[in-house]
This record gives sequence, structure tokens and C-alpha cells, in this order.
Amino acid sequence: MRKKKPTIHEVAARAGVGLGTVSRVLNNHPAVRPETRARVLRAMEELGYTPNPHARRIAGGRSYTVSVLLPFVATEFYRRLIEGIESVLLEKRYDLALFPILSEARLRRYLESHTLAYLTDGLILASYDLTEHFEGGKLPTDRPVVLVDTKNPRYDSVYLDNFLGGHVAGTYLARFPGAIFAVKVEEEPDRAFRHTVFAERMAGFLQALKEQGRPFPEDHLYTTRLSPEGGRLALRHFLEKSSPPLNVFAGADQVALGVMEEAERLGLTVGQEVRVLGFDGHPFAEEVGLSTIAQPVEAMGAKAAQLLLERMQGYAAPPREVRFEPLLIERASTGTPPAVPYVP
Amino acid sequence: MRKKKPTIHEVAARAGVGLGTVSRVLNNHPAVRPETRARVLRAMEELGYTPNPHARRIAGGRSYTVSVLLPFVATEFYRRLIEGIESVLLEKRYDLALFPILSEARLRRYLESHTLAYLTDGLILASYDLTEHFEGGKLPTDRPVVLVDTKNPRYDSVYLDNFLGGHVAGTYLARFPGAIFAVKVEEEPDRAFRHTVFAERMAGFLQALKEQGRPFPEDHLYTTRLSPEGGRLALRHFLEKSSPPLNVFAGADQVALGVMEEAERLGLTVGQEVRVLGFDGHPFAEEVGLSTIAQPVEAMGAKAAQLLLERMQGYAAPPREVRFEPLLIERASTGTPPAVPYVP
DNA sequence: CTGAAAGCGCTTACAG
DNA sequence: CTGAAAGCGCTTACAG
Repeated sequence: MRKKKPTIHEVAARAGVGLGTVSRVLNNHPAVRPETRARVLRAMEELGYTPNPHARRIAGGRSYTVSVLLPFVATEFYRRLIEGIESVLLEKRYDLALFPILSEARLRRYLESHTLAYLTDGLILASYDLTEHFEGGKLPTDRPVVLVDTKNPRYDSVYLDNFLGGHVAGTYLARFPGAIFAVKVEEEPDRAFRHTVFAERMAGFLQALKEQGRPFPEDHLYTTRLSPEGGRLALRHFLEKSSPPLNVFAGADQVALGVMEEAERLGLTVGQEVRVLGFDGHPFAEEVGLSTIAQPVEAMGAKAAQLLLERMQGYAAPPREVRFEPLLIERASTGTPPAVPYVP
Repeated sequence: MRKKKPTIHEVAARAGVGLGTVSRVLNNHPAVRPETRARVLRAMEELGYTPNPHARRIAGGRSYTVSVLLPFVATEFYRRLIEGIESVLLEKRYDLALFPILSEARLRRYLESHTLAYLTDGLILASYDLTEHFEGGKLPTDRPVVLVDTKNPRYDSVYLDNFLGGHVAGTYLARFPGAIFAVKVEEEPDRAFRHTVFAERMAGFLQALKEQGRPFPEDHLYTTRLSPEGGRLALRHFLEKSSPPLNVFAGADQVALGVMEEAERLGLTVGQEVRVLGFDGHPFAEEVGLSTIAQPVEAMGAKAAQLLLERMQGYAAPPREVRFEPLLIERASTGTPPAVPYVP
């Protein structure tokens, strides 16, 4: 049997101070002599002391944990988002609890009930537009709430301009000669929420093509679920419509990866015969030399955490809206763009 | 501003009883007169009272929440598993907190530190074999731990016999005439853990074919990531090797779905020209008429929860091992098996 | 069966 | 700057 965890009492005794003092160093209270603080810190270290969040919360303070409610889809996007959130929270000694939303019913339970999710110090909601889920468009909680990867005028929101990203993609690909194709990622219909990012990206893309006077026949668009294999099928489909060089915009790096894989498998030179532009800027894109419209996911997560921290510290002004812009990153998969843009 | 949540005090006052009595009905203590219990329950209802898990935990009792640590992959499998776990936990008034494991580092943090994950009443670990992650193969926690979808002699384990499932699949498909093919799902290499279920399924499958005297050339195996599009690519590949009728075993229903989709797209009759057998028994398999090797995921989750509950109530015997068997479900995608098994 | 008291591990004014 | 006390919302013996 493991020994019981040491409490603040043991720390106080060992450091030869009162409970209050220990608590003060725990909470970074300025009114502690550096010398005393050091002594307490050492005692904690020696005892392997670690504060009990339940007790902290019960004592009227904070639990020092933040809940992140996110869709039950474990993708690279959410991994990066969580990383960003965590990076700033950790610095402030906050912990993270993830609550994957499996259904709308579960979301309600998280929020209306006594679940732990409800009892942390603040909430970050990822990718949800809440207005449709609750009456009055307001979440049934009085903790601070921040939205990320979606927005709502009632809450601090951090989001990416996906339309702009698609537009940048379209403008860029229009510089090249050759037919233009696009792979759109299908939204999952059975989710408790509607995700519109893929549609927004495509809308921006089509708008840009129109502005550049580049035609885009309907059958140049291929729709698939989010998977590399979807990209492979897409390329095969495109090659039935048109011969190289092909310019392909994939609405997600995952899919773009499949396009590249299939091109290689067919012996086509990526960057020349098949130019591929992805969207996301996931780490693996760099590894495989994929040009992409990068979204600063980690930065968005960090920003969301920062806004939440401010709210938890009492900031009470009206909701803020932070818009991030995606960035074109040129790599080998699109080759070298012509000095003079192609004119149809 | 929302009113403060009512506490046990308000409930006691309203019901005209002492604090202890309220606590007793909260904890289902038998020593409460039915009449009194009813009165307390009504007071709770009227006040919208809901107990504070932090306080419960701090008071030396339970927090009435259980942590589930699971890989950061949101698939139908884990949705079902959680559903199963939750079904029995809910009944005992326990809540669930999910902790997706993003990396081994995070797993350690969950377990070694003061995170909430560590401070609930018990842990369920899904799909992990822990021995490789901690010294001595023992988790650094003294809470009860139950494993599911994996096993370890040191802990109560609930698992599926994947080899048997593959074997059943092989024996079944061998009854049909026509070439036999298989789609294997690739294990994700960048996970913090090694998942071997797909390999086990395939091993059982191959073993059965051998026993039935059915040849299985190496190029009848197609490997892909887990996606329906992978199944579509697989079928196209198989059709280059052999003409219908084809018998395809897909290591996962997701992939089998893609095989069906592609067959239909190519105008091939599923169940005759292309026979497909999946693995998982996910709900959507029934909708599309997919024959499959069903694993009782919900039942496995429920069993794990039950074992954990027993441990939390003090059950202290050596670790138990519960093995579940998959079940063949025949539907339209494999058509009608011949009265007399095919003999090569 | 039920109430009053002690205590869980912490924080936060309140006095020094 | 620091200690002692009160209190957070609950549970658990302890007496009746």
C-alpha cells in the first residue's frame, strides 16, 4: 500500500510555518518572505506534496482546472488545439480536463448537472455553435466560457477565417496553367453539431477562381470523407477528366496526402504533373513537402486559453472576437509558380 | 447572475431534518425511514439540488466519478465502449470523466500528478497495455484499475478474443466458392501504444483458411488505414487480380462499408458477385445489410464497469480475466451460403 | 431511525 | 510578513 498523500499540514510542520503560509505560497501570494517561501517550497519537494484540487475548490478557491469540451473526433487539429491551450494553462499552473462530446444529450448533462465538467473554473468549447442547442443561445453555466474554432456574439470567440484561406488557395492555384480540381471534405451528418469549415474553405476557393477568370466545371469537384484514401480516389477520378498537369486543391492536408501518395504510385511527378495544395498546415505536411494553407491552430488554442484566464480573473467587458488568418506555405508539392500568372 | 447552487443545508432545512439524514439518503443508506427519505427527495427536487462531487470526495467519501483513460481516437468502438461503461455506472449514480491519452507523457501526468483523473474513485484503461509504460508494470495509483480491450495479469481485464473472431470469419468465407481476399487495417504507428487487434484478427483468419485448405496468395491481402475509402481502393485492387465472385473479409466494418459502396458503384451485386464480411458489428452494419463478426463492445464496457464497482466496494481477490467471444452475424452482404461447403 | 459533532484539505479574511 | 480561526459542502462514526 502506497502512503497517503501528504497534506498542507505536513508541509507546514516540516517547514515550521502555519497553514496559511503554505497556502499563500501555493497561491503565489506576494506577501511571503522569499526565505520563507523557499523553505516551504523545499518542504513540499521533500514530501512530494501536491495540492488536492477538490479541497482547493471546496475551500472557495479555484480547482485550478479548466474543462475543454470538444467533439468526439480525435484528429490532428484537436491535438494541436489542445497543445496550444495547454501551453498557456500550464504556465499558470492550471490543469486541463477534456470532455469529448458524444451527443447533444451528453453536452446538456455536462452543463446542467453536477458533473466535474461543470465544476471546474472555466470552459473552453471547441467547434460548437451553441445557439442552436440552448434556449436563448446561452449556456447554462455561470463560469467563464470561451469559444474556439467557432464564434458566437455572446462569448469570447477565437476562430480562423476559413473563407479567406480558401480564397488564398484559389488565387494561388490560378497562377498555374492546367486544369484545376478540388477535393471537398464531407461533413459528418451524424454529429451533434454542424461543422461548416470545409464548406467555407470551398466557397472562398471558388470565389477566387471566379475572380481570376478560371473556369471550374462542376465535375472538377470531388467529395469524400476525411481520409488519405479519399484523396487517392479523388486523383484517380480527376485523371479520368483531364491529363496532367493537374492542379488540385484539397480541403484538408489528410486528403492532400492521399493525392500525393496516389500520384507517386501512378508515377506522376508531384509538383509538376500533379500540383497539390492542402489546408491545415499539420506537422506532417512539412515532412512530405506538401504546400498548404496553414492555420495557426496552436496559436488559436493559446489565445483561447489566455482569454479564459482573463475572464477567470474577473475581466468583465463585452465578448471579444479574435480572428486568425491562414497562411500560404509553398513547398515542393506545388513546384515553382510561373513568374507571370497564367491567363486563360 | 444565476443563484448559488443549493447545498445540503438548504435541503435539510426545507425537509425539516438534520444534515446527516440528507447525506444518508444521498448515499442510499438503508437506515432512513421511507417517509423521511421521500420528504428529503422532494426537497432536493424542489430546490434543484445536486451534490458537489468535490465536497463528497473531500469529506472522505467518494467523488462518485470514475476516470476512463482511452486513446485519442474517436471511433465508433470507443463510443460504444463508453456507452456500455456508462450504462452500469449511471445506475449506481456514478459519473464518468474521459481522459483521452494524447501521448505517453500525458498518461504519466494523468497518473503521477494531482490531475483530476487521478483523484476520482477508480480508473478504467481502454486499449492500453501498461506494462511497457511503467516500471514493474504497475500503475502509480492506489485506486482500483480495470483494463478493457486489452489485458494484463496484474489487473482485472476484459477483452475480446480477436483471433477467434478472425478464425470464425475465415471458416465462414471458406464455405463459398470463388477467390478469397482480405483487407487488413494498418496500425497507426505514431500512437503511444501498440494496438494489435487487427493483426490478431488477420492471424485467426489465415489460420482458418489453412485449416479449410483454401489458398491465400500474398497479393490477396490489401492493407489500408481505417476508412471506407480504403475499402473502395481494396476492392478495385482485388478486381484486378480476379473476377467475380469475390469473397472479401474486411478487418473492420468501416472498411467493409467502402467495399460495399465501391461494388455498388461498379454495378456488382453485393452478396453474389462480391461477398463482404466485416468485423465489429457496429450499428451501421445492420442498416446496410453488412454481415459481420460482431464484438459485444457495450457488454465489454458494462462488464469492465461492473468489475470496477466491485473493486471500489472493497473486493480484494486476485485479478480476474473476462474473455468475450465475437459472434458471426449473417446478413445480405454475404448472400446465402451453399448448403454444402465448397471444397477446393 | 435520526441529530449534532468532528473532520476531510484547503483558502481567506482578521488580527497581529 | 505570518499565525490562528472560520468556513467551503459534504460524510461518518457516535450517541441517543
